[in-house]
Amino acid sequence: MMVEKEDLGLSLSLSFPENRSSMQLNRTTSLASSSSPSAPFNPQKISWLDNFPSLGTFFFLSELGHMPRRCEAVPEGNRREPSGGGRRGRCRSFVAEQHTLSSVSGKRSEREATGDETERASSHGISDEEDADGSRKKLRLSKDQSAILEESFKEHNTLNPKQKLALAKRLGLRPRQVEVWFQNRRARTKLKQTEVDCEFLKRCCENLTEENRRLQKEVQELRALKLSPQFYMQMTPPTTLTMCPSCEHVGVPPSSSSSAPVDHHRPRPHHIHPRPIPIHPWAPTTPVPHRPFNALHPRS
DNA sequence: CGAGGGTCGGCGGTTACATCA
DNA sequence: TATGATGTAACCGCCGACCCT
Repeated sequence: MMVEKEDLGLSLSLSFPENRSSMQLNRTTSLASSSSPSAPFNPQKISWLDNFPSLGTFFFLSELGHMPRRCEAVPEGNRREPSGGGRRGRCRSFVAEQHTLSSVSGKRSEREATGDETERASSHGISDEEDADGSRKKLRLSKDQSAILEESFKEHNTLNPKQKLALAKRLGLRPRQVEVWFQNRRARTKLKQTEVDCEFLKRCCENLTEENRRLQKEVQELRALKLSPQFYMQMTPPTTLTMCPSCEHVGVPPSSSSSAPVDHHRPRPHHIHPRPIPIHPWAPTTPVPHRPFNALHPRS
């Protein structure tokens, strides 16, 4: 009686185009809109994290000196005891009693006032399933109920009180049940997205590692060639580099056959390139200052 | 106008139960 | 039939936003 994952809209796809600038994750829902209003994540601040909302939250919190709650260090004195779970609303544990009596929120008052008495009989004959000892059978939503909830979730992954009441009435559920279902559904979506993000970053890391390995090998080969003058004096350089005579910017032309100068100063039209100076990277007379690999690629 | 308290909704984390292999 | 794995309904505690006094 369980709804298929595809029906739940949890089938997040992951694609890895060669062109990284176009990498996009096909997200079922916009997590940015579902994130807590208390998390002031500014997507423009870390633009490349647009594709990773969950990671973006992580990095943003880290940047602010906050850690996500998952990583939060809880002081020993404040650490929550492993308390009883699902039925605590009905059989409150000692710890819950200790910590919640001082602040009876509206949420809790709603649960206690309407959750047990007035709403109990409204759906699926829950009261009929009460055991003699007070424990309650767990409700499983019907296929139709799940489908309607899914449809509603696709439209908006949060509900205002009016929508919640209407949906609960339509489904024959308690408003609290609809609210819980949406909370759990958002959590599932976020978890799924986090898994996708992690998988994506893992593959990115693998690709970069492979590329780094390839480049290191290329550097070794080039250095070996440089140590063999009988070779490089006869060889044509694979690429013709050009250097701007005024700023000494070195660039690679769009295509090796094109003789057009590299226009790396396009934003500054006043800058004139009278004549590009070709640079033969292996020519011994060209005084190319040696720079370590890390200096050329500071991020590697 | 700012401080303090109450309410509300969302989230992270957890538990318990139903279902399946 | 027993059992471990998995999915999920339901819960608690916390936090930030909002409102009122």
